[in-house]
Amino acid sequence: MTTIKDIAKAAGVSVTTVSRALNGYSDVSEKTRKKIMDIAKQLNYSPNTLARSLVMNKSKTIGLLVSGMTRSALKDNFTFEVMTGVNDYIAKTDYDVILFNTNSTKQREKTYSQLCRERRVDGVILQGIKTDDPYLTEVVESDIPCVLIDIPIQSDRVGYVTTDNVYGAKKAVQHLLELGHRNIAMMNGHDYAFVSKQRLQGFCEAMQEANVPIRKEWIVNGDFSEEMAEARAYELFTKHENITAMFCASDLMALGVMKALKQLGLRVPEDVSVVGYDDILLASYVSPALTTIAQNKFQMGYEAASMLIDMLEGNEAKVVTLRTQLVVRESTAEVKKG
Amino acid sequence: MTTIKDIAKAAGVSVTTVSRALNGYSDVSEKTRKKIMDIAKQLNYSPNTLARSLVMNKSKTIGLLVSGMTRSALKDNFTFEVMTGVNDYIAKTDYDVILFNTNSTKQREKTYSQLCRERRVDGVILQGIKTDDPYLTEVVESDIPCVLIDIPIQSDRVGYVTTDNVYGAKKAVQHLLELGHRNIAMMNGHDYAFVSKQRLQGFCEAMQEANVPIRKEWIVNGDFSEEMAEARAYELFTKHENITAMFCASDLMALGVMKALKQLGLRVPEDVSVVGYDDILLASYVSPALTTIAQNKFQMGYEAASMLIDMLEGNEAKVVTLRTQLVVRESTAEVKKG
DNA sequence: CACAAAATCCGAAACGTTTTGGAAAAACTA
DNA sequence: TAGTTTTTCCAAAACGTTTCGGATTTTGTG
Repeated sequence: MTTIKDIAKAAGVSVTTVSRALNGYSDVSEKTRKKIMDIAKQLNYSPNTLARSLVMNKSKTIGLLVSGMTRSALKDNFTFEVMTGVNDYIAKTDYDVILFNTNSTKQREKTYSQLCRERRVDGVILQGIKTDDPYLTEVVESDIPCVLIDIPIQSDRVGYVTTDNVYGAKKAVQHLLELGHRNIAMMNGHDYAFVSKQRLQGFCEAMQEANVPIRKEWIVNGDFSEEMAEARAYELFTKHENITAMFCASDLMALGVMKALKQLGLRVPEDVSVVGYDDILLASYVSPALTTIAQNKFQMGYEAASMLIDMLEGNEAKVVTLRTQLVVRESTAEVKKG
Repeated sequence: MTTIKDIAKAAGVSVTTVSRALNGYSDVSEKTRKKIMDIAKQLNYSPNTLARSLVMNKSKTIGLLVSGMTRSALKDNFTFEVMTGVNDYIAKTDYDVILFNTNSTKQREKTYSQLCRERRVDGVILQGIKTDDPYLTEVVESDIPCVLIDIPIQSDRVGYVTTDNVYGAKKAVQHLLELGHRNIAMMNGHDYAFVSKQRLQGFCEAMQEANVPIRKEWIVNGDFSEEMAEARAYELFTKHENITAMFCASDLMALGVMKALKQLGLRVPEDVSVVGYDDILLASYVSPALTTIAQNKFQMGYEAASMLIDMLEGNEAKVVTLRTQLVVRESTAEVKKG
């Protein structure tokens, strides 16, 4: 593999000059620059980023730490869409992305900062980790720039991008209220997700503003899992037959809920209205198509990458909150007069 | 950031000894090893892989070069599933994955070997590139270990993993033949994909063995795109009303075909049977659910990673061919007697 | 022409590791 | 005890860059 030394020798100059010529410094004459460039091309030279990173003390890589790259998470391509957004932005820079996986026990032996420092990543994007994850405390303590997705923690070194979860949930519930529903249940995620808290808050606000009492026993956790949501919904709807609508904190759980309803012989939307959250690909393909709150996952990744690169260039950590959108499809309808 | 030197100073030994202690060499006494370990932990030391890679001339990273990380490719999560498989295997090793993106014009200025050599990746996994991609010729010429997905090129440094495309397609067509279909069309991908050639071959073999004539004008290319397939199918079915079944080289195209049929007032499967290929997530959710040839994309990635790591450890490049499976759902039925 | 200023170049140190080839110390052996 | 082996340690070179400080050459000025 040809190095800068080889070029220097071939061109009859010092390595310093080669380096400065290749990097476009002004203190090398056009004549020698051209000569060096030509030789570099001819020798098929490509710089060793490892060596460069070592001396410059920056690696031009960002770490992508996601937890959703598991076989079971394939159904909602949330993770992938975010990754695609990240990738899309990064592709336009001179950074590269290195994939950290947190799902394996092997990796888990290392702490967050070990992970980052070993590879000397310049910054990190974190997605899909729970609020009780030990990594999270490390993130704030660490001095490495970081942007979180859907986790509202901020410092001068860490920013985040999220969506207007409270308002999004509110819109979903208001939609149900406008359809005349009063007996509205909620399938939430779990206690270790900020979005769960926020979506619950949106739910409550909408209900309170409409003067509809909130029934605590109608709010259950489905752990963001289709199966779990199905089981919980089955229990709930057998116990409380008067529920006419359910707001779910994720589309995947909404699918589970619809399965449960089908098993119970309840029709969607005639007997029960269901609204989801996320607008995953499946939402528009299932039957009945799912009314949901759409969030632009691609853009979340894109914005996250953009913010991180900004931060690496000396700008401050920010907070980006993206808008959501109510997408009305077939799974919601006016409440039956009874 | 604490280095090996800091430890050496603190422990009163040389950097050599620290290095050898930390790496488990036998020529350091247990007493000093323990002392060094303790100090390392206390100083919160983590090794600089950049420096290590530089001197060892191996980076313990593999490059993942995919073309499917685009906004438009989100629908079939083929790419993501493969990536998940790769990630899953790599997580068990001490390698890390670095993401190369080929979709941006910026990156495209660099050649394949430039991309690889700059980051000094030890090996590469390539997925989703076309057969006329200039990268492909570089792959074989380059001396860097590589495993291809769905591209049957082999040398001592490059292996590949694929599925039994010929047999898979054959099974699909045989399924249609068994249902009594004789007027079978095919929606193929494009000429720059090996799988297209192979699936066409499987189509032809099945037809010939059943003594059913192949109508060349009934074989069209949908470019693996839903929209394109829809357009092509619309043309085809308006022109040739006697077609009773279509084999599609991808599920996504099958969806497009079904859309076209719907527009034409043709029912699936009553009027036309459709069988896809891939078994993407959507296949089981659309209505009617898609009969298709399932391939285990996760495992493809897993096997690819496994093979690559094997190669990096000195083993030979291999060829892995995974089995496919016919999944009969609702989009195929017996041909109408007429 | 002599001098100053600008342009062009270079040597050497540094980044944080690993590894080679011994040296010093400790432990055996006869 | 003297010699031999084993154990434990280390100095220095190497990996391929960048950069600091200065040296040399060219150009400009009066």
